[in-house]
Amino acid sequence: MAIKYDHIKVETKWQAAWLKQNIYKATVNRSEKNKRYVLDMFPYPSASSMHVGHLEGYVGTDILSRYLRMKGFSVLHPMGWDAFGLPAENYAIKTGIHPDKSTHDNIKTFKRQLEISGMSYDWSREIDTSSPEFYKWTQWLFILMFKNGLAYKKKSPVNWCPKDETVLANEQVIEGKCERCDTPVIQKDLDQWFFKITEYADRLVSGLDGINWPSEVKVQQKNWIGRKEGINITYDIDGYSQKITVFTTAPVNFGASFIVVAPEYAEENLMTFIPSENQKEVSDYLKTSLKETELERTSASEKTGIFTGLYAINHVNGKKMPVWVTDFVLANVGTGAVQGCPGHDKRDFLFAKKFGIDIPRVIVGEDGYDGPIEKESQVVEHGMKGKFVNSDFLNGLDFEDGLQKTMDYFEKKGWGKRVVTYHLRDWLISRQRYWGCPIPMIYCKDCGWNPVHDNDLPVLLPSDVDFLPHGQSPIATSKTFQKDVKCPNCGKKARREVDTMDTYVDSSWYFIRFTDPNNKKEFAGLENIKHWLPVDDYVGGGHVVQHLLFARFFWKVLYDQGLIDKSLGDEPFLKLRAPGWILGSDSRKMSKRWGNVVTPDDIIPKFGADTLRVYEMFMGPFDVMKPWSTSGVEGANRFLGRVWRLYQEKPKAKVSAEVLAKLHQTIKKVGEDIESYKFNTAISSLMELVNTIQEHGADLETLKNLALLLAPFAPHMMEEVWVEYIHMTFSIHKAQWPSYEAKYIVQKEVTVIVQINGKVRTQITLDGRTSKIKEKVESEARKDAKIAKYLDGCEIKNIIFVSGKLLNFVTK
RNA sequence: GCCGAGGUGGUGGAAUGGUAGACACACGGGCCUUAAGAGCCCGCGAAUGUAUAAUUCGUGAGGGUUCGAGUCCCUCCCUCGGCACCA
Repeated sequence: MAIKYDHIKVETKWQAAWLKQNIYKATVNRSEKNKRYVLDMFPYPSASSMHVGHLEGYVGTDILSRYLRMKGFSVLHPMGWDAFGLPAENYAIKTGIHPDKSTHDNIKTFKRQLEISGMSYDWSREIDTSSPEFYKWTQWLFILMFKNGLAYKKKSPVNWCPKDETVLANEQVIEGKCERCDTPVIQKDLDQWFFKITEYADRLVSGLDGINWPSEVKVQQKNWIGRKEGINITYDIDGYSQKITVFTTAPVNFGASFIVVAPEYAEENLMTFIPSENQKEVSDYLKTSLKETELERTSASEKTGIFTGLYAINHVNGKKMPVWVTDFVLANVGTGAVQGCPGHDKRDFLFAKKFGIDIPRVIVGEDGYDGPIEKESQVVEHGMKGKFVNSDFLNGLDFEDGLQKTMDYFEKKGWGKRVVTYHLRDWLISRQRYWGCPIPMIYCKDCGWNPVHDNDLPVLLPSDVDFLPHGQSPIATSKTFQKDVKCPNCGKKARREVDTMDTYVDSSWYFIRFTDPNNKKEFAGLENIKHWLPVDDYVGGGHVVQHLLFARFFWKVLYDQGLIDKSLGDEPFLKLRAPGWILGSDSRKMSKRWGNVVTPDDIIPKFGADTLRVYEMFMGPFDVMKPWSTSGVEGANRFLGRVWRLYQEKPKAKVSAEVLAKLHQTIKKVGEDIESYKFNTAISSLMELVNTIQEHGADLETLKNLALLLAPFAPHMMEEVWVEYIHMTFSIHKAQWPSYEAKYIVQKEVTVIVQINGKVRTQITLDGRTSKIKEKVESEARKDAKIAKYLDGCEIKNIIFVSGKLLNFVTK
């Protein structure tokens, strides 16, 4: 008599048993070389609970981890909390509830949701970035940066979000707006801490070549770093001793007819000697343009600018080039000054045309037209094909060759110097916010900034603060924080830094801490690092530039410091996969606003975690966007119901060759598919196997193997079947993954398709051996009435044979 | 504008250059049941055709390579994602 599957009872029973017996504990086995570190990007425990979209990646890595353990790998699969962050603090401002409390309430919810989903994390390694045990080492790493000249404090224009009242890293400004609250960012001159990530720019580019990451992520990182080779050219200013230096990647110098500089450049370098008749106009222009936000400046459709009254002398022809100020030149790109080559740059063309500046032609494009350049479409830009004209010693050279020759010539003459520039800026890590890791630095009037001594770490986050933002860190309002602070150098009264660190600092090294989470003496022990790292499989979405770039930077610093064994290489994440978003059933992004959010708590009580897991993986390819479907969940549930019923009947004594072949094909396919994150096709092949077994019946051995194959996907039901129905010892998740045998896969009977001129006309069934012999297959095919009819009266030109698969008659 | 990923039934999707649409969902029909539910069986790209047999068309559009193209090459269109007055 079949017993109905009670998913609530079964799932809670086994979850408790797994936890009690600690079966997912990652154990270091130093003799074993076959370790795998399978990591999810740890979540920020937000107030709105986890939904099925977040779970997608976690289910994928869980299946992979379970599979690898069964394959005999020693697997590290941990989970933790990116617990510091702005939302908890904003919530505190609104409600008065301390971020520590709300964050830890949220963590409880997240953890419960992961547990009821049947995740096989090693919870003994749980990490919380807001705990002093963790952030002590975040501070220690900051000091390491400082001691190695990689952390510095500097007054400079920085991105300021007026709503969150804090500075932001460049990486946190999206289209001129704050990544969190969409408020347009303004520039402020502030004294802030930076990490010198630019020092690693080249290695952050080159390291990408050797790692297995989605190409779009690599491309985006490369674009963000924005490495550009060009030349800095220094010009004399007519009538003055001062000079002006421009950066260009395409020195089309015979075609240069003006210079444009950023407002910031003009303010800093030119204002003092601009002719008096131009002074007022220029300073008016600077006033308006410097006040604008980056967003306002970049979204202006018309080019604006003002002539400074100054001229630079073009080295190659002695011509006077007017110097203009314009807000389309960005102060932090290159030198903040650009030479205008309007014939060969569309933006320069629009500017020259508007202000009536010369537009000389020095390149002829592929169309051969060499007349005056009057329309934007006639501009031949760098990157297009073309040859130099009107350029003295460059005439006749190809575009690119001519540029190189120009640069050689300029360097020889001492007029310019080749340089490499980057879009990447140093990482601004100061935040004028409370809920983050305090920066462990002390300022002394005499000794300047000094790090807190190691044995005084951690610098604890004070709790007596006023959360309301006042344009400085809330920590400044603490009465205790500055009490008895002395200079670590001279011992005189001093004061602590009151800013906290960007939370991306925490997530830049948490994956290292997982290898040795309870170490009280080191951020992580060398041996543990060496055993587990680098991360073999890293799964998570978003953070394509920020987190992944910062974490790579940290790793490289630690690698250079010898804190990471050289044998591990200088990239931390060998393989990266990003799960696709799950959309609501209305095909919109899951959001409270649309009321289309589905959480594990909506699905698990009704269908069980196994159904949720199988459905999420079956929906479609792991890395593409896909909409949620409630009827799809029911389908997954039906499938597991069919599986369950297979174990309610007495197994057959013998298994048919057909089922055996299917089983071994499935063993092969499921293993390969899991390794390559093709969970959807792994499940469909398991469905095929179940359909075959349902039709033909199976013996106990086959049913055992089916349970093993399904165990990573539906861990609870398969444990129940394993222990209670086929009476194997606990736990199936410690059992060995089945191996397939080629001899069973070879089928006795093979279907060969017969084509005439590439069109399938019939198929013939032959035994395995005959199907591999061309002559035999051909004679069999000719016997077929239909084929004979087609071939009647035709001249056969050729016969194509694919062994065991296909025969194609090519006729005239 | 540049870069990247895509475009296959009513839907999600599957296909080392070799039977396009596996596996599911939805839908239609049937069995079982007092009934409902669950379960089981059958059908399901389009067209012609006799519910059969068979044939033709069909993977965004158009060309090409090949005995054979969803898959490779060229041109174009569309969708999504990222970047963008970057010199």
